Amino acid sequence: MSGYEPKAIESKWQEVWAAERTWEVPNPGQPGFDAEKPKAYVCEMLPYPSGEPHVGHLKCYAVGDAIAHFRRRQGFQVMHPMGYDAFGLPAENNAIKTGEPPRVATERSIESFRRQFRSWGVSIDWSRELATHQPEYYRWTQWIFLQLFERGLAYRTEAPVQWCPKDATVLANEQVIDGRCERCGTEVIQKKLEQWFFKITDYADRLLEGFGALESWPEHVITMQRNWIGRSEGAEVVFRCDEVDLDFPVFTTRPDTLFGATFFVLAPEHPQLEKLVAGTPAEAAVREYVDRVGRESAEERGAEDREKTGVALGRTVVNPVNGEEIPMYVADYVLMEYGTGAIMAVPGHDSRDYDFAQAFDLPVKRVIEGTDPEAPGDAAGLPYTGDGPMVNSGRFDGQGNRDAYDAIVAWLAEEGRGKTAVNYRLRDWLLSRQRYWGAPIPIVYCEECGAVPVPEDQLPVELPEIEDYAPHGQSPLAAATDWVSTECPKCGGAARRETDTMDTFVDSSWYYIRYLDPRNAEAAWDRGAANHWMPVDQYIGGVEHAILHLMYARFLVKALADLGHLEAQEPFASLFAQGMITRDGAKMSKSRGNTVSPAEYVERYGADTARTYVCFMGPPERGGDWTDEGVEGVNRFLSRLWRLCEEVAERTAPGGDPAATEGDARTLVAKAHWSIDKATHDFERGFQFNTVISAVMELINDAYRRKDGLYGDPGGEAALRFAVATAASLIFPFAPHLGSEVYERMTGERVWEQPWPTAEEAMLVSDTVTLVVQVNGKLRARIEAPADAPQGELLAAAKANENVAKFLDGKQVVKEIVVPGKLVNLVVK
RNA sequence: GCCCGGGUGGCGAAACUGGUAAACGCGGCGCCCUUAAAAGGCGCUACCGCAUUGCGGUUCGCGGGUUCGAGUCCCGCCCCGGGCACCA
Repeated sequence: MSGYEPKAIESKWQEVWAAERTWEVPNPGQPGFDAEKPKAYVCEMLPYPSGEPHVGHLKCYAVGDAIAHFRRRQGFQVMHPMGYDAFGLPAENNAIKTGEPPRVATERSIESFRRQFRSWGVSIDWSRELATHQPEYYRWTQWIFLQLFERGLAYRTEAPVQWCPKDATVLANEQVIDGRCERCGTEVIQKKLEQWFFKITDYADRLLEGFGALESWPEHVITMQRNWIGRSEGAEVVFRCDEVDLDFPVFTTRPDTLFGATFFVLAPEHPQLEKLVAGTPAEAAVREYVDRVGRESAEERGAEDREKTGVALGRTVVNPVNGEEIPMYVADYVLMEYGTGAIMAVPGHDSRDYDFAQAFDLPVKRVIEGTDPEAPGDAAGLPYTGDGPMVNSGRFDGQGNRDAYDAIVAWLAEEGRGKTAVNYRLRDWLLSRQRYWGAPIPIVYCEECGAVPVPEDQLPVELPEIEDYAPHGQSPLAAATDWVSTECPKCGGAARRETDTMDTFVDSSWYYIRYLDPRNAEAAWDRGAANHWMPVDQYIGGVEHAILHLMYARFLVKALADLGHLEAQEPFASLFAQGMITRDGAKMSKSRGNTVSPAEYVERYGADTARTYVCFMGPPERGGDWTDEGVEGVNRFLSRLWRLCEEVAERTAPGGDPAATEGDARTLVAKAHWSIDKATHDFERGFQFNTVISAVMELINDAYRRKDGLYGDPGGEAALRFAVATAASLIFPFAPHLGSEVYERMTGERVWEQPWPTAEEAMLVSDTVTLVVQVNGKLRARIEAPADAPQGELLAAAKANENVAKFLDGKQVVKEIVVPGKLVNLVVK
């Protein structure tokens, strides 16, 4: 008998799958397509190829592949492709440092990823492999851009943007974390630049409504997106400044507090500020304040517990509800990006306005009765943010503030001084990057015609080869002068190309559609293929993409559906967010030196061990700490399965009937059915892989304990073969190579061609059950009883138990509870 | 501050709709195999007490409640992780 040698087994089966193209799946209309089978599209978030795959990739694909295998054997036609998110900053920064073209480094990484993924035995349809940096791919990224451009969903405008001085590029709002660049951690500064945007804000409500159509997304991911979109309902109310003849609309969620407005604040970036103070005594102070704020970073400005600062403008506006003139201020606690960049300040019922009023000695007026004992307030209990009856509010006095809310908005609307309004925190998606390694934006600038889209038949606009990748405040592409100068597609005159490239999130927002028709040179995808396979039934990836990637993809699918290119309204019906694997309790990083190289473990223990381990370490949606002892434990289990297989293959003959067994053999067969039942349930109940695997471990343990008594008996041997084959069948989604090998040895069949096993109901019930006997809820004894014994009999048996009797002695039984098959509880006094 | 997760042995964890807390794995201890070691096989392993098998007590972050019975349901708190945050 030889030991478990994963290398030999794994390469054997990988060769079979490659030679037979086992995991390839045809599109509707292609040969081999089975219209009878339901489809299941299983997709992992495509990896960014940098260096080598890390454990996060291993876990993602171990989980995804288990699901793919499970669905296949449940009778689905499974689409399971993969590709590479190949554009992006790391390769470009490497190019700046070493001079090596990003394409070269990227393709080297892709090669390494491909090799390792193959060595993991993941059941990928490799015929559909793609990489986003290939012109055949980004041609269609550009096409999508043009589609959006034509419908006004892509536009260019000058806007204050977040600029990372180190990477010398703008960042999307979503890429700024705590005022710092998500990528390199440098403090972000504000700049005003002409930039390209996608109008994702047009889809804010659709993105919120779409949650209802999703099948299974983690609640917290939906919440994160909902918060990010940040929809709030309220009213727009116009405050007028007669002195300069200007209207100042504000957005408020509390129109019921309008009577309490005692001052008015503009953001430092407000466009009318100049007009308000030009030539007034306040001009110098205001200008100085605005300059100072402008020099501060987003982080400084947003700091917690920041003192309220501002400057009076020496102007007033009229409160439309009561005609009061209230003073105007400029202050940095008002943000230009949200609402209208101006607010009515109600210090009595808003803590920020209250702080400002305290700092500037402004009046605080109560308009709603009530106190909030929880909240810190002054002697009068202000600021108060709760509900209550209205006071000091003219004809609304006495009404509940919630009722007054609607009445005030209706009244203002009649007067033409306000209306209901909705505001979003979500900003449009800034997609241009002043970088080289991305898909060029297919636009040409002509003196005569302005921004002209590159005609479809001239796509792709290919990236030129350049020498210097370093950014100099503009895209490195600007230096490729031959490439930049072109002719206008409209008038034929001299024109220059857009030198910005697209955010790589654009590339990764639609790849899962391209997988469905990856070699199509005529279109981004075939409608029939897309409509058949979309949406992705199960998407798998890390939570770190909960907002950015997942929201962009949702937006793009909705936009493409509106443009008539897709039927699907959502890209991902179900989402599985895997937890992060740590080492020594800390996030893995090269600088910390605690990284785990999957290749090393695959080399030492085999892919089956590595894959099974990441699925066994805990519930996959939670994180877990990687330990070598844990890996060895799983390897020990797989070896045990292997050795048992060897022994059973040698000592038993195939062909017995496991159903016709009795005694110990039958107990083992029953255990196998129990494992099938447990594994299937836990698989379906949110992919509880750790307990699926533990069920197989229990089966193997049971087989080991019984095997020596079963050899030599035909029923016993049939039971052993059945148990080992069942274990192989159930472990196959996690350890596909060993599962295939063991299953073949036991049955002569290929496990992936077999349907997922089903447990026989009859084998799940036993004739006798262990009954728990409690006295006053405390466990006093366990008794064996026939499963079908009547309640009276169970009670009698319970009372007859010696230990139970001890606790009943001298007491009176006041209540008897019998849960058949479970317990007896006797309540005594 | 607001919104999500989560707190169970020495460790990772398990416990279906309230019904034997700790399955499975790691680690530890013991035994078998072996000249020996490794590998492997078999057992024990929540804590405390008395003790001979055994028996009793305590235990799911803390404090209350509902119930014959609560890790599970309800109320109030504490701690850890994540997201958002001067968003009007």
